[in-house]
Amino acid sequence: MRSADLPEVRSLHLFQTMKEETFDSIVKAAYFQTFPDHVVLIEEGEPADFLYVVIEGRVELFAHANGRETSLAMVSPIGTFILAAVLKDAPYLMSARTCQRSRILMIPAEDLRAAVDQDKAFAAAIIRELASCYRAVVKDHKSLKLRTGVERLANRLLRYHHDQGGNGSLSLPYDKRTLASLLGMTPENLSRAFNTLKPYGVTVDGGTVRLHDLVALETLAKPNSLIDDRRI
Amino acid sequence: MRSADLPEVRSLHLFQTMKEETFDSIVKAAYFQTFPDHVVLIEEGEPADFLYVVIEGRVELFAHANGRETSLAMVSPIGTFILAAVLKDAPYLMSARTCQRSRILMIPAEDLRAAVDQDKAFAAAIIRELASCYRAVVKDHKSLKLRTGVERLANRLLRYHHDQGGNGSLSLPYDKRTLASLLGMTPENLSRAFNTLKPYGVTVDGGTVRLHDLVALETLAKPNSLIDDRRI
DNA sequence: GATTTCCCTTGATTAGAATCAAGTTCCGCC
DNA sequence: GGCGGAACTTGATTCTAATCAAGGGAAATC
Repeated sequence: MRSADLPEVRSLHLFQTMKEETFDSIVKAAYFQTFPDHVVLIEEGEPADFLYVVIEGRVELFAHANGRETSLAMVSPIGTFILAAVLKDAPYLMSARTCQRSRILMIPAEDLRAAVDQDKAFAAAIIRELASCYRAVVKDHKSLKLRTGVERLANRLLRYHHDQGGNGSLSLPYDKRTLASLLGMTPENLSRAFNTLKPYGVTVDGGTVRLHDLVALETLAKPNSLIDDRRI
Repeated sequence: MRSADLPEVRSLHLFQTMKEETFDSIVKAAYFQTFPDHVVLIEEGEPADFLYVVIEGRVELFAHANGRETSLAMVSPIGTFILAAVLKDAPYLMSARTCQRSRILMIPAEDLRAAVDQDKAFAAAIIRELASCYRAVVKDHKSLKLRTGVERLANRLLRYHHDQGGNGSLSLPYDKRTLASLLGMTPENLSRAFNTLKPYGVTVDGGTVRLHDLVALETLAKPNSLIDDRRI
């Protein structure tokens, strides 16, 4: 690893509280690598050799079954993926590919597990991270089971709007086909869902979405902090 | 807590490896309680006051949104629930109710977190448990996004069949309305899904299901260890 | 500048699932 | 034995979403 990257990595929540010594042991073992766009980093079913940390760029987690494919999550800086597989020494449940040129930190699974064993503060940080990941999936799962496609989209728009400052406008962070897959619908249906939201003050221009009537949209969406609030 | 229950609790994976001292501290603080059938133990949104451990009986985890309700999981002995909320000191994302008369161990959140801080072995056990919970939800989520209702049912039947010895017959562990909700469908559609599976050798008599043509059923179900295998 | 390609949209159709409405069966209960 | 209720099933209908097919538009390529 380049020494210039050290402070950056150290400042991640996951690595902030650990002992210097443990951090060193991980750093010595880890690889920094830059991948171009659209590179498959891992495939579901493979043994968990590395924990991945996205430093720059963006990674899509996806999965296959019965001849279908779906996006499960997007990982932005600074985020980790497949932590659970690494900790359990179990096969990955998801595949991952870059969707931009990305700088990735790869920590060998063995070294990560050793570090968890040796460093209480690191174990605590891992627990927090894992618990957050768990709750994020539960929220996604609730959303999919309890809401229609239009409702999922409406709430997602409200979330992006809030995250981006809440000034009536937002830009979609991913292309629409990816957003559709994340929301559990086809691109065609995402298009139609946007049309359905027109009467609720939603206008779309490319990746820019304007919310002209927040009250109406919220009445439709019925946002629920136990699904939509990423912080809790 | 009754001292007669101690060895039982101690033998749970979660509590097996921890120090005697830590175990004592948790035991002193915890409550053992027996609840009748159909009692709501927690409601989503409430602060996480206790970690719950099901010792006897059965508990259903469920959630509400947009006027709908869905079952998210069933917890059988010996299983915990809402561990993540307790660790994060965050509101519960799910509600829980007994679906049988149940004996439950309740560990105050504060004491649990203190124990995690003080005992490395316990922290390690918590990490394993959390990682397993995470992967279980990811599997459910993949199943819902990638399979039709009939496929989900077919795979669920194969799972129960395997778990119960694989001798061509299985008994449904829950009533059909609950099973339907777990699988993400209405009771009516579960009924129809069973009918759809008839040509694949599936016959139903009350809670007893017979699989007369495993090959045909598996061809339809396309079971996938990364979704259906609970052990990995 | 014309063409290709990809992404997105729209329309028509089909498939999957929910809802509404009865019926049936099976239990517990009187 | 008869009654009431709950769980489940079936049928008809509606709704939601996927699929199939085609077209439009913007950016990249030649």
